[in-house]
Amino acid sequence: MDAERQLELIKKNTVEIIREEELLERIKSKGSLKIKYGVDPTSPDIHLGHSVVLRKLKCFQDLGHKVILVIGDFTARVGDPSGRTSTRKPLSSEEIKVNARTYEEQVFKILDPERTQVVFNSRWLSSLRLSDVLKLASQCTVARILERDDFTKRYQNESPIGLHEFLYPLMQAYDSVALKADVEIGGTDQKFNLLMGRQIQKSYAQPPQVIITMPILEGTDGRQKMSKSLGNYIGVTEPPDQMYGKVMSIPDELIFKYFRLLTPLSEEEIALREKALKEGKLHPKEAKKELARQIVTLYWGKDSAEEEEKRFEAVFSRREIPEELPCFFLDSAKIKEGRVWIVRLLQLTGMVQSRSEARRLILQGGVRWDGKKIKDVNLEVHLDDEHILQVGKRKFLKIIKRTKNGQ
RNA sequence: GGGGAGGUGCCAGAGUGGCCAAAUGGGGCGGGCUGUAAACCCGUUGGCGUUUGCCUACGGUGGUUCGAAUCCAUCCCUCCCCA
Repeated sequence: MDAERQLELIKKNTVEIIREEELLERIKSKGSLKIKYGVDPTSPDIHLGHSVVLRKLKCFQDLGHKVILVIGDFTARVGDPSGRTSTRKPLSSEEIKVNARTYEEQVFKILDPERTQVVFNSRWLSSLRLSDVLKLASQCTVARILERDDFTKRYQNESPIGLHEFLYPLMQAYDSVALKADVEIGGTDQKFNLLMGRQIQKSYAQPPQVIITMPILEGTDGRQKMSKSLGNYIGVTEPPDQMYGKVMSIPDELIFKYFRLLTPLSEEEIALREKALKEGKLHPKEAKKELARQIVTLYWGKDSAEEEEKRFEAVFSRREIPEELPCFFLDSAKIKEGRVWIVRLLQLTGMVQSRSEARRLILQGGVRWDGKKIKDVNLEVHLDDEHILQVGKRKFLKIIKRTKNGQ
């Protein structure tokens, strides 16, 4: 494909490309480029937020370029200070290994393994000597580092900043040097780090990498950046029912951002829906259902997506109890004369953390037994064969009595 | 090296001898409204006990006191200013 057409595809949905003409030039002169993407192995689950960048990488792969996935096993000792309000505690090398492996598995839900090289940055960073580090550190001024408002904020809040945290952007930049990256991609929150890579490559007499920033995806809360630690994420390996349900719970304002960044629909198709919604011809719920279907299809296939849609309609639109439920096998030793105290049952099944919580839930009308709301905290429920325990609107559990032989 | 300010529940932050399981806000959870959306409203948010009860908790340890998150001693940690 010619370079101009490639650029057009690459440019779609990006926030910024620095600099576009350099990218064009390099595609023309080199043909196949090395695209670097760094991940931090601190939280091992890839979610839709990461997928925004990963999908762009896939786009590069489809155009014949090569992706280098840098697992920041060494940089994780510091922890990216981007957006942080406190120093991150370092992970053990065991944890990092496990997380890194999970990453490798999960990214291939999106990326093409044939065109992906996975590297660990400890390979070159761990062997640097202090003199090398000094040389690297001398390429950047304190003023420049302090431009980052996450540092400024922390400083103003009088919260501690470790000196080593200043080195994070430099280490990431050095990765680009070690890999001779042509392009580095990341979220807009990574702009500082990405630019640093450019600058440092120049001081090591390399042609500076082109940097591409992608929009940050808000999580299901609609406010904050999708992240595991905030609990507002949708993981790419989550079961289809969870995935579908979570997509349905995003605020309306995000529907089209999600469509653009997470689905294969073309801009024309998306714009069509957006217009219909504005004119009141398309109900936002319907738009969202299509979105959920598209996303689930991507990770679990069309059949699962359709199945989940039916399930969703039944459970949430018609308030029916779903057909297939997770089961809990209750040991018959825990049952006295075929009865169990409801509070105890909630605790045994792990649906609540404590008995107090179970009591609270019942008093607030959040617990149902076989579809009937429980009002009495002291209730002892009958247990023969199967029953359905429900907490809140979404959590169901099938309770099955198990005899001693485990039947 | 010298001087000063602090460490409170998931987070932010009040409280400075009993009325403190600890104000208030955020977040979480449940309910209502709906489109399982957002916004909004109500409730709830340490554990155990079916009421009034007990246990654990305000950085660690020890002490004063009938009684301490609050006072004293000591240790640990953080921040700021000056050098």
